Amino acid sequence: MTSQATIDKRLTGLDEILDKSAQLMARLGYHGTSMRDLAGVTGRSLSGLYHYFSDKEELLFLINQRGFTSLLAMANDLLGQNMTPAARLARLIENHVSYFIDHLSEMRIMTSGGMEMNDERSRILRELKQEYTNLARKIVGDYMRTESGTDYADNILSRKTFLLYGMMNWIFGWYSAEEHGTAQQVSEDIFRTFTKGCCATE
Amino acid sequence: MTSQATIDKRLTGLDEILDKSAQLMARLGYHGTSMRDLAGVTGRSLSGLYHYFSDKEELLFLINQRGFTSLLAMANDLLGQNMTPAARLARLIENHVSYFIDHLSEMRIMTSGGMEMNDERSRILRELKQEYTNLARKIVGDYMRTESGTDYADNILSRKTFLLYGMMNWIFGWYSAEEHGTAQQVSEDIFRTFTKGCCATE
DNA sequence: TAATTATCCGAACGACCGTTCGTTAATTTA
DNA sequence: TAAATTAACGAACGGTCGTTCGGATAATTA
Repeated sequence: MTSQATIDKRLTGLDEILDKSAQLMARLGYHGTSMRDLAGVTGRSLSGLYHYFSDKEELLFLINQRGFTSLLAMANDLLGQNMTPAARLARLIENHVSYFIDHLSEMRIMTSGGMEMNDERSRILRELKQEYTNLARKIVGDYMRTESGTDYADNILSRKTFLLYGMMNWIFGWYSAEEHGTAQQVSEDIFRTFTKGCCATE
Repeated sequence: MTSQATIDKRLTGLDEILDKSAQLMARLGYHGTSMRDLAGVTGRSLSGLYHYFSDKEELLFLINQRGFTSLLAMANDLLGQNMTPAARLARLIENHVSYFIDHLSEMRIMTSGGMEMNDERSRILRELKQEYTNLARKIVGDYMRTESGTDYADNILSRKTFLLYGMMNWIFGWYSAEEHGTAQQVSEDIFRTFTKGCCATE
């Protein structure tokens, strides 16, 4: 059972369009990709695309919404399961990295962020990102409290969580499967580095 | 004595143009920023801009070249100085983070990468980045060998270096001075996290 | 089968794009 | 001061942009 609900039921060819559009936009950038380019890669006519979204900006919004909703659902599942804080952190990293590597193009768009949008759309995305960030900070905080026996200030936890996300989100700039291993190997390396430092061999 | 030489001597109003252009491009993206926008923020006429560069793409190139040349010069200085591997790593991080925070807009453009360019231009940038990456991997490698007494494979060192750069380069997404402290504080946090793990209190 | 709805299209719209041109001030050089 | 170079400009260019419109076809429903 996946999320299945974006905002309404139009999903026939939308997913295919979002995938192919994300691939092109990840290379050329949002403004660098024209509606005519998108018509080309999706095998549709220029005007035909407007059946699936009302304007180009909504396409960008939908790509972001779909991705963050998936990430959020995975993180939420994690909080419901019974496991140690360390195991939960490891799983958070593994989920994020695996999703990242499986959806490099979308993630590149999602992490490029800062694109201006319709107020309503950017509000929705901001809330999704905020919620995901809050869950992550909670998981990181639980781990650090358990591990060290002390409480950390909010801004410290916030900074640490950003450092972790930096390691994970920078993947799009360098990752290649044959050179850097599987998602599992990368995830383990990030977990080990974040929790024990770069020289830890476990 | 800084670098001072980019590729030739035209520097009169160029630096000002590069600064202001980078600020706008960091918000709107390269393709999202028009030459007319740039004429506006630089207080010049549209056609007058072409006195400083031959086309829009060269502007992007110059912003990148200037930034990477500065970063590279700092890293090169570091290798010439006599210090422990740990201290050198700490200084590499401090230099990078300080430069990042002082030039958030340029760094945002530089790290957004992947923009297609003229072959010659992209070759020059690729080599600059490569050289900087090599220096960083060397510094990280020296630290890890000294600290652990063992040698690490190249792909391991490469991955670790990318994780470090992830922590540093993700700054543009979250950093605010009043909430996350000075460049020094952020640098120390990154150094400590990378070398000892997130719970290290020094 | 008839009516309705979803899907798709070619052609065109005005706006904006990066770039070029011819020219003129301002500054530097001889 | 005269000549030469640098810095700046308005106007216009062909082209591409996102979007719209009226109509066609395919799929679903009654």
